Amino acid sequence: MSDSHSLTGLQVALLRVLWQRGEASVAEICEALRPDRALAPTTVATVLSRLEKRGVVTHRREARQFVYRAEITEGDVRGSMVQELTERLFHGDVAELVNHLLSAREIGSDDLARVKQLVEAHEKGTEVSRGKR
Amino acid sequence: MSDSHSLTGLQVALLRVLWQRGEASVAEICEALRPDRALAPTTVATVLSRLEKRGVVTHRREARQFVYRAEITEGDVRGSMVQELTERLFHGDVAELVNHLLSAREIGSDDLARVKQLVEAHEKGTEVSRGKR
DNA sequence: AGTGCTGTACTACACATGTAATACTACGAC
DNA sequence: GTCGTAGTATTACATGTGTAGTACAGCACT
Repeated sequence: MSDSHSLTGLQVALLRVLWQRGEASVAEICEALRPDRALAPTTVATVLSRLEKRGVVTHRREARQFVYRAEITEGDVRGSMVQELTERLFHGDVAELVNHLLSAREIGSDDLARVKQLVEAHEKGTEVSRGKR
Repeated sequence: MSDSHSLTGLQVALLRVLWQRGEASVAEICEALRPDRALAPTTVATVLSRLEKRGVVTHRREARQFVYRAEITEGDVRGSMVQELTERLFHGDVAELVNHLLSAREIGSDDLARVKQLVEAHEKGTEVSRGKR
């Protein structure tokens, strides 16, 4: 379930590999991460065991090696971590967060256009699904 | 400056009090936090010293007690933490984050309306807001 | 001046994390 | 059957955090 999963950068990095591939061995994860961070296989294995202890991932044995799989979806993590951040820094006010995003220097006008479309799309979706208006 | 300041929940909670009041003593912070979390004054003091060691806050002495002040703004923290999250969980794609916010069940149609207005406002002011900073 | 109170400084400790070395085990090759 | 090797299990350690007890210093009052 999507219990408040608070994950660190490294932990999310590992999970991203699992989300992308569905399953992966320690070596594969190591490989996939190499460009960014060169970690010893034992390091990756350690982090994975800890995550498994918390129920975030599971593994099955395949021949000699372990093949890991995420037990939570990217959506779960996004949900709980974004909510966490929204509460902590924006008093739980989602619109204020959006406002910040728009004001921040890092948003381009192309992003702005995409956001606009998204809003419009969701506007219709909400009305339809709610029958409101 | 807004170097990547990564702060925990407790740390942000303390900072929020400082942001609200401009300055505050340990006792005042303790007080302000009491409804949510009942922390010993020494606990608050410890966290503050650690933050001071990192340059996040400073203090001046007033009579017997220390009066603390934040050295970084709420905007700084929002900036670095939101960016961090965006990179980690949304591949740095701001629009995708907005999309997530709109899709998440917790956004109401009133929030949606506010967001729409924000987008429109920013659409007009893109050029202007860029000359900033 | 003595003493108590108030508030800071120092110390403590358990837990999570990033990172990895080393120890162990079992399969595959010979 | 022996042995190397690949891969997991165990152990290690520095750092940051949440939390607070205890030690210490100085002002206020008698």
